[in-house]
Amino acid sequence: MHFHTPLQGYLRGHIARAMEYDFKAIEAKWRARWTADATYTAEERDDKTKYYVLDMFPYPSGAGLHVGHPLGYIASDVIARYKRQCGFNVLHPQGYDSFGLPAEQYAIQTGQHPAVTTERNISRYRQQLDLLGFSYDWSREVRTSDPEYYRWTQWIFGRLFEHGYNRFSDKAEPISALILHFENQGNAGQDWAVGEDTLAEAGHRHLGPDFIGEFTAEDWNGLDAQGKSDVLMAYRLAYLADSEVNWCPALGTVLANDEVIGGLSERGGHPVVRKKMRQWMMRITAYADRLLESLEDIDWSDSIKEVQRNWIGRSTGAQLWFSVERHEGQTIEVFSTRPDTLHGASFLVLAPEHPLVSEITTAGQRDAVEAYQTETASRSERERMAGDRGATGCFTGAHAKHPLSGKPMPIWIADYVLAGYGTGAVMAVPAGDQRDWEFAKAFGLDIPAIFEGHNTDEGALTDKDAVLCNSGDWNGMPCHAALPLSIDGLSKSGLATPKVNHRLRDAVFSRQRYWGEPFPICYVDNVPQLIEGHAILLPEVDAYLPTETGEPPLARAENWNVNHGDRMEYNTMPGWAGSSWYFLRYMDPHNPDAFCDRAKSDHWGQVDLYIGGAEHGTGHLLYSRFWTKFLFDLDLIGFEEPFAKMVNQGMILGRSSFVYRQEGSNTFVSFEERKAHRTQRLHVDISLVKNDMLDLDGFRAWRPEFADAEFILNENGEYRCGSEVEKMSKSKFNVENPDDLVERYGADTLRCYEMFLGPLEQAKPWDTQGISGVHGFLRKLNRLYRNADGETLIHDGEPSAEAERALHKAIKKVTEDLERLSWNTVVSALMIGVNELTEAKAHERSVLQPLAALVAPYAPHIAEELWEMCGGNGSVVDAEWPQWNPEKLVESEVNYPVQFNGKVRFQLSTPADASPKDVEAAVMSDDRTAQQLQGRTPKKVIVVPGRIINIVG
RNA sequence: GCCCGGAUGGUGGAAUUGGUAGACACGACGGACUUAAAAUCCGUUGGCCCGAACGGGCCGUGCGGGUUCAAGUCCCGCUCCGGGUACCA
Repeated sequence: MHFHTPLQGYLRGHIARAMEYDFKAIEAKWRARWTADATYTAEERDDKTKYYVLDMFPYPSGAGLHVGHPLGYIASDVIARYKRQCGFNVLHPQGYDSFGLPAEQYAIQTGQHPAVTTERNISRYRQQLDLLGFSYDWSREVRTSDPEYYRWTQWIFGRLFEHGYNRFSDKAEPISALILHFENQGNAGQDWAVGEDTLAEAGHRHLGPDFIGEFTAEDWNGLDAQGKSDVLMAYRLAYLADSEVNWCPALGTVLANDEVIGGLSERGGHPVVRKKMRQWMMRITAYADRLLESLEDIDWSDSIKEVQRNWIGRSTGAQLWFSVERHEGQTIEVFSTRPDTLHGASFLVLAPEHPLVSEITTAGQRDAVEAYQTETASRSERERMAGDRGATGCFTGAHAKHPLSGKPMPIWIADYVLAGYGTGAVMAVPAGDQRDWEFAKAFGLDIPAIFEGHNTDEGALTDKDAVLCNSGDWNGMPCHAALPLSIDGLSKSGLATPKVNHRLRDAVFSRQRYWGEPFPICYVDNVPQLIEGHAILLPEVDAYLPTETGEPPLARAENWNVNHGDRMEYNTMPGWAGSSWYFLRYMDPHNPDAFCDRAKSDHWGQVDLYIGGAEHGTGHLLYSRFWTKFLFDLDLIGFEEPFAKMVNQGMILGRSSFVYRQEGSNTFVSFEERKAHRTQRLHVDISLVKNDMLDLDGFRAWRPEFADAEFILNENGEYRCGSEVEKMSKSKFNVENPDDLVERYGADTLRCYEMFLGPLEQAKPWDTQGISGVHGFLRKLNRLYRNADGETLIHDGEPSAEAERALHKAIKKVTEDLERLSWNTVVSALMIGVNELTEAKAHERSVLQPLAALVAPYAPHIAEELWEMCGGNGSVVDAEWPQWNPEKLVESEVNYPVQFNGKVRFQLSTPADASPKDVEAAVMSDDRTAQQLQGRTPKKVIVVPGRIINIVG
């Protein structure tokens, strides 16, 4: 074929390029083949070691995927493919966390059933995911909103409802065992995790006002169904309790703390009040210590482990009692991590909500106290925390007696003491605690000195090496030594008891929403009954809003009373219910008889590698650990940590572009000229900008208000935009969508490029400028196998030593880097390999066939094509991972950099087999050494074999 | 405030156990091809200095010290940036 005209020349270039690396045809071909052959179906098998790689499953939002989403998926897919080629039996599933708020809000606005929009979003996600060539076994897909899935979420809830936590055996046990115990001995002689408040309330209601936490077998047997149910709620792992929530009457729902801003709802700006509501709760606190301890056994990042440790917030210390003067028998219970500083305690501070406050407040202080309480109640917990931190508080007029000195201690209330932590009361030691010190200063309270050499006017001393004084028996001791003695001594004299406290609180498990799992609960005579044996399907409702009377949306359902009790539970479960166990369902996704067959979970075991964002540190990752431990306790699975190793990918940031509008005009100034004018910076859609230069016509067409825009251009006659790296977001017009890039460069290029951007864990800017380099690499790879006309170059000759060395060097580097999960450096190792092989004109099958296997995890489509061209057996997906041969790597000479006093002066080439002695002799006899030394005698000659020579002196 | 990260060319980043800092890319600049442009290919590209050139020198991994034959890497003291987060008793 001959081309003569310019147009024909252009066409020739175009066609040649298309033939050269026709990624569209290649990718379409292999996508179809993989689907037809069910290439990625995983089965249990005993001849191979299993490897379970998992992504955090996505919530299918209406916006579709942007380039940030696939980052983690590509990384896990690379490992899944690598492990498969290494001979592992890989489980690599994907699914959807498909219950959630956005679909519900959309439903409220449009009336469309959330199931419909969810289904639509899922198919969009699936389309986008399929384009990227992931090796997911889609036959195992799970969706949390599928009744076949959520019936097992409901079933696990049922098990949590039916179990409590026995501290003697340190595991969950059936509540029926506890009932048996109650029938025989009441609640004495057992140590099950208990909600003290819930128990006290139930006791007072059913056993009389004198109830102090203990009941006999007789008491128990005398209780009616309601009474028994109420008492058991204090022990169940899933239980009903009154808990304080942010309630928004206008929206008819509970809001999370971060949905409340300044006492108003984030959406709509309606007033929010703090209100006690009956809610389903999860007794995760029973597992606090186990959740803390087994962090040691898992390979997660230090930062995320630290987040979990802080969240659990274990602190050890003692519980102390202070008797209240003029209130016979009334004591205030206090938790302190520093009972060694007891001698320095000069006043008590209670949370404003502390139940004793109204009782002990004196008549003279009552008005002031109540005013302070009202003020506190009107502020959300978040505001209390975010306040200006100036000390506020109010004296109750009452005094407590110091347990050692007997001195009176004024009792104050202040909002820096939280009702929900510890006992809601603290003993203030102003000399040893900065907040107490500030409080004492602000209100002129006593600051007893208890540390040697401490000036109490300058602030608190929190150093544990400080030496105590004015502290009786502990005088002269450093605090760290006095602390255990104080706990021991105070306990022996009955003034205190050792105590471990956790910051972790039980989790609220109810939502007043529609699009979530219904509870398998109905009420009979107000007693909750578990419904077993089948799914409780989400009923149809006429609107996705609360009822007129403020009941959750499910109360609108007609004829839904499937169990013929008085009524169903109208709350639904929170988003984290389904995501707490989904990794188990993948192992046995279609089982109609169990959440997951024990043999299957034994076979696949823990997730070996879990990849996802770090933003779930205290939510999903804590709850799924909790549920896994619970299921382990019930012997339903054989491991108690779900995710053996986890990597958290960093956020991908967008590169935004800006135009500069002259104030009050429709004239836009190029970046270089912007300072000469008064300008306003505006985001401009990045699709209108190429290499920072604005497409002027495109800009005018972008929005009507810019149709008659004028431009002040730079000296090249172009309009240069400004840029900034920030979070990827629709409103910043900097969203990059993977579909466009797949269209332009192909999935293999996108996969390689996302990995090439930098270390996976790191937040990094998305900048497509570099993508052409990666695309060029794949073209170059392709050119090793065939010429510009698409004809094969592969032959069966003997490869040169350089070619073999390049190949084996690449195999070694790629293998080692994949083993240490260094995804980005693998790409550059492959580039180097391809560059060197191109240089060496290597077209031998014995080089190119392993090369195809080597690139397959990153660029599976082109790898399949090239593997096929080489005549490889079957799919490259199962191509054995190439091994490097150290002999092929050996160079005949070693080049030593020669340093003089640490500065490199020249290179010395020596035979590879030279001993350090030979090398030293060679370097010392070198002319250049003599020249550097200028007659001096070196003090020392250091030869690091294979690395470097340093001559000192 | 506390906790966890991080800081390396114009840019993204590499340097795995202390052993040639800047791999691999992008961008930029110069050149080839082309009527031209695009594409492609080749070359240069941390800064400063000496030299006509071959070549050579000095400085350089946020800042200030230190350890070492040798420090981006280890130690001490800071600065700045990112993320998380508790008035947690």
